[in-house]
Amino acid sequence: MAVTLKQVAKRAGVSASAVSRTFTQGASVSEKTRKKVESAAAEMGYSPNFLARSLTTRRTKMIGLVSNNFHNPIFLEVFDLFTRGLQECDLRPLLVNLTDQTDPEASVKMLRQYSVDGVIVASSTLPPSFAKAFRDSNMPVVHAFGRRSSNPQVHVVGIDNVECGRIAGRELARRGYRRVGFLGGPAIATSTRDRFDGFIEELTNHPKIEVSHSFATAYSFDAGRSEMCRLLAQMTPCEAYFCGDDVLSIGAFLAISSAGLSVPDDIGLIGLNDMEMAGWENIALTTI
Amino acid sequence: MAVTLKQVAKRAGVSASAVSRTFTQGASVSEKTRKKVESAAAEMGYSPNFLARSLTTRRTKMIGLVSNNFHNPIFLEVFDLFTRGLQECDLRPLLVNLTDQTDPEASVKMLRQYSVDGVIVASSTLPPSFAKAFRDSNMPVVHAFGRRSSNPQVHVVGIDNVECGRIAGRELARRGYRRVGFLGGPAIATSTRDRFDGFIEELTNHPKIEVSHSFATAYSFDAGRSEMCRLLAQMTPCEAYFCGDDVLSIGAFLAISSAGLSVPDDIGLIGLNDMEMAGWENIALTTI
DNA sequence: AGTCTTTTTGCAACCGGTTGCAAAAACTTT
DNA sequence: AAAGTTTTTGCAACCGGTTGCAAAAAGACT
Repeated sequence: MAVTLKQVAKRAGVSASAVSRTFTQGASVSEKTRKKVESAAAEMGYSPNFLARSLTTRRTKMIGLVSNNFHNPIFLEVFDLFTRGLQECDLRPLLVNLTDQTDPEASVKMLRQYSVDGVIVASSTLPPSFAKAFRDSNMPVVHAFGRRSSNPQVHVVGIDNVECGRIAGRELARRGYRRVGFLGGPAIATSTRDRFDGFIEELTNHPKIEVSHSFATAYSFDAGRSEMCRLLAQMTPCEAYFCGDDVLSIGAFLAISSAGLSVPDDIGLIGLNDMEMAGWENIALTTI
Repeated sequence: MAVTLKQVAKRAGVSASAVSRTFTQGASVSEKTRKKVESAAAEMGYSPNFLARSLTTRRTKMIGLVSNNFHNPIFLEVFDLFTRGLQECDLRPLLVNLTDQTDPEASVKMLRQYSVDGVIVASSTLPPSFAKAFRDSNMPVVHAFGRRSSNPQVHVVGIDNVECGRIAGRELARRGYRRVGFLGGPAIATSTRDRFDGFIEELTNHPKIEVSHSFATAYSFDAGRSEMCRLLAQMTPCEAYFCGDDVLSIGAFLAISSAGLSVPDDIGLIGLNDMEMAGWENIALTTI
């Protein structure tokens, strides 16, 4: 159906190699034949088939983008940024939606069958072993939002969650709160654990401050909202909370304001991620 | 690097065709050789290369998923649903982020080069001609959230925007509002136009009702919020608004409540899309 | 004009599979 | 056991490109 290299070659009166070469960076073609080929190609609307090409070059320019975070709105920003970044490098994201399928095996196999050049695992709730499975199958991997692990083979990019916890702890202490809480994401997520650890670590320097903690069931507005509702219904809610991320903190914010209380006058909140929404004037959360 | 069909063939002591056939649905292979091949393949960890296969079968099982809506949170739900739906059909989404690049040409070319089996254009702000460009290049296309057009070649799936507008108009009239407004998305978006048209059409049946309209700059929380702020600052805000979609209505909701007013006591709001967030108890918007 | 370099070109093999076709093997019949 | 049928098999060509290599063409230098 589509125009092939051979047809162009015939039309331009040159060999197939000549056509191939005009479409390959830095190949040796004279100006004269290049012109011939280019005009023939233009007339016929030819452009090389990437998949056929990939067979010999062993580069597909496709990157597997694997994620299980299709309910955390921050990830729309993440997908936007990632896909744009990839496109700028002339790479194409092949999206894989994990949907609570925690076994990497199927995804690994599939992405191998499509010969992707690399994989981005974008998730803070998957263990390092998940990303490692791709590496074990010889694909370059970046684990975005993952935890730095002892395994040197997987690149991890993300924030220093432990340090974030420390910063939050320090800031709440500085502002003079005496009873603070950690409102984390799912307790299994490495990001939650690390932020929690940093938070606790910092606050041991301030023995007078009373610290409690609880975990939301997911990183989502609604989980943050309902967890905060639960906390507010308790006898002694804290004076301020460090929320595991901005989505939770916005959920918590809504819970607090619809309980007739004010942030930050009645209850302090500190979020994390600096998502777009946190910056709006009528929310204006403190965020890291 | 990866194991190839030939290596498996040699190991199993059969021809390449035999191996190929055991991995092709409904091909003729005896039980005996199938077993031999399967065990050899398992030992070597072989699985067929989809791209090489696609060269002859002319099916890549990849679907271009093209969108420019990376700021409207409803689209995270959309991406979730779409990718899952595709995966259930054993198809892979190749994601294309348009980023205010309104010319289809580059995307068409790129997706042709990757030989996708089809394209989904997921956007209500792109014109029918955009989707048509793919069709003109011989790819099956579905335009999700697009406007039904006279062009029969492009499948359009989505809601009946005009009817939505009518419903909203009817409902506001039924509730007895006398001054109502349309708070739409970007004025160029077909979805906005259609909803607006339906809304106006319905309200001409109620000549006593005063109707005004304005458009937000985008389908986003913030656009809804700031547009509503602007409206509230005017001398005579309406008694109720039909918002172009839930994202706008939630933005508007925030603007109204942080102005110290209440929904629906002071100002009525009606949204559209039934997004997850609209259902939370402390928002509880009326939505279509 | 003749020799030596450098550049451009086409041939042919290959990337990893699929598939039409005819021969081989396995069953059925008589 | 021979003949007829059906199933299974391997050969070889092909999908749409790339690339090493040696030959051809072009340019540089005496």
